[in-house]
Amino acid sequence: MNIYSRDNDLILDELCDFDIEDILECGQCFHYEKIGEHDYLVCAGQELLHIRQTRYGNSMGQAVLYDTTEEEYQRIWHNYFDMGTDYGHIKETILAADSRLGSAVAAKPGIRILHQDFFETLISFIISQNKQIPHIRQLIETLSKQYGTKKIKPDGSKGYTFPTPEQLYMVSEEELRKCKVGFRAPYIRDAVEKIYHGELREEHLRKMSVDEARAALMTIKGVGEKVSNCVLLFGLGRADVFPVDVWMKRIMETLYFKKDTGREEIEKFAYAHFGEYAGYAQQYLFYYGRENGLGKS
DNA sequence: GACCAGGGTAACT
DNA sequence: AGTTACCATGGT
Repeated sequence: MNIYSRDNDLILDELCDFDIEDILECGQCFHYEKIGEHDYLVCAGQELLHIRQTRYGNSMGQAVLYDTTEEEYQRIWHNYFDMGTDYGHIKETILAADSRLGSAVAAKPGIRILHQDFFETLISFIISQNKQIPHIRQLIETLSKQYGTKKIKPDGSKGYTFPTPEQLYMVSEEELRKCKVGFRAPYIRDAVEKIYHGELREEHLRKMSVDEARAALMTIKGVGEKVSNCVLLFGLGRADVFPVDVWMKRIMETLYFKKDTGREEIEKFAYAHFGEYAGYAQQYLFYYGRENGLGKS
């Protein structure tokens, strides 16, 4: 990859394993907006990014990060887009472990696991329970518009950042219910209070083992195995975690087990085969399975 | 109107 | 340890 500035924009050229559409729409992220054929507005924590990716030939082409300095890229987006990770090596490894991933990886070779903001990820996946992705996105947008911070970029694109713990702490359970989060309102309150009062700290969670961190997250009301696994994978950089939801269960049953299979057995299989790259394998499989309606009669 | 959605809890056996 | 009703809300 080549990085260089042009006017106020930053260009990432000769991209490898990078497709902004697949990255954003593969189900890991809920806070973005498609604003053009090749353009996306990404809200990540307290940052906003207008990014445009254009392909040439059969390569992944280049991305323009509008109104972005190289310093900002190195400080924020390099980590956010997981640019320090060698996806070629990951693909090789998980494909060698099990070739049935072949079509999933081939279908969406440009997926990356984002390093998303911890707090936003936690609240987002609490909201995700028993909801469809478009509706999750709608609720995240509502909360951001109501309680987040409005940001306007030099090129005129605007968006609302997800509220910080301090901003959400001021919001009562009743107000949350007015945002249509339903029975999740007390769950969100409990999460916000534990974060706000320092009962759970991101730095601590990052230092713990995965099992310790999961147990800590599950002390929050409304946070169980699946939500905490998503927070670990998408918000705490634990790439070896393999969240199993209703989709992954169906997908794994279709591709691997050919029969009704419990979550524990599915996880055991994933950790044995994909090891430290289980989270990546999960995301290729999830997106592939969902796009193809795998396991749905 | 029944059923399901990137689930979790509480109250049962 | 394993089932089951229920939780708000929106879509099919």
